[in-house]
Amino acid sequence: MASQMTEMLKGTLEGIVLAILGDQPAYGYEITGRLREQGFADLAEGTVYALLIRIEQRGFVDVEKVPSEKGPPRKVYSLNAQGRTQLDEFWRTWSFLAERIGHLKTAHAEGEK
Amino acid sequence: MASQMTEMLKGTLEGIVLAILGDQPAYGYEITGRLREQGFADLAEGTVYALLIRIEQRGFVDVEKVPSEKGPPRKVYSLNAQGRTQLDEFWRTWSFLAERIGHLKTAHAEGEK
DNA sequence: CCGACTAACTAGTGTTGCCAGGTACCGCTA
DNA sequence: TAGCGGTACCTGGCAACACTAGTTAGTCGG
Repeated sequence: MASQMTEMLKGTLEGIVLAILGDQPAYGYEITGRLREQGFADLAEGTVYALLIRIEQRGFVDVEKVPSEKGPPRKVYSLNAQGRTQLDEFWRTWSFLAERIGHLKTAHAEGEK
Repeated sequence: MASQMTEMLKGTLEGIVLAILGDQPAYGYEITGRLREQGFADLAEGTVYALLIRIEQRGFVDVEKVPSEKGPPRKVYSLNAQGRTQLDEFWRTWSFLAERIGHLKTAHAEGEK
């Protein structure tokens, strides 16, 4: 059974990761772990890696290989100028959608009075 | 170039339509028109019809054919008990996601101070 | 008859997240 | 030294979903 969340993440997950990278650079394994801690428990590891490759190919991030004490070298991603533009666009789209859906929700609440 | 909105609607559009039907019954052409008025200007008509068929097959709505004064008969959809359950589930999932992303946004705003 | 509006439907396409693996590096322990 | 767990990254195939670009059909006015 496909969870609601799976479908809802389509389109938003990219923005979420861009927002994380906008705060500070990070690498894939780290991002997956953080998201899982923050409630996205079922997030598939492969999903994050695929997404990172995608946003790299679109030129939203810069990549640097950094050796790790334990394990293979990390690929640290950092948001560049184009990525920041994309992130702003994400916030605009998200705000619009959230506002629209917010209206529906209050209408829903009104109806329950 | 696929718009951000297109991808973001995946998963949420179903909830939006369920919410509309939760308020009062409606038919496809009407729903498409209303959504377009409310800012989803680029929403494809076919998308709504496909979605309605989907939620009908999943048993979330009841259908009634009602003759129209002008044009072919309308298929009026109304939310049933199972649909209301699904709608509640949507609100839960949405609330969680919106809250999580809200955190990222404030973190973003903090960083801009 | 023809265009415009209403109203519903469909086949094919692209994007996206998930599944279920695999590879590789390191340290610890039996 | 062989195995195991943790770290870290990647891949091929699949399913769901919205969009494209149409088609069909009913009603009305010019």
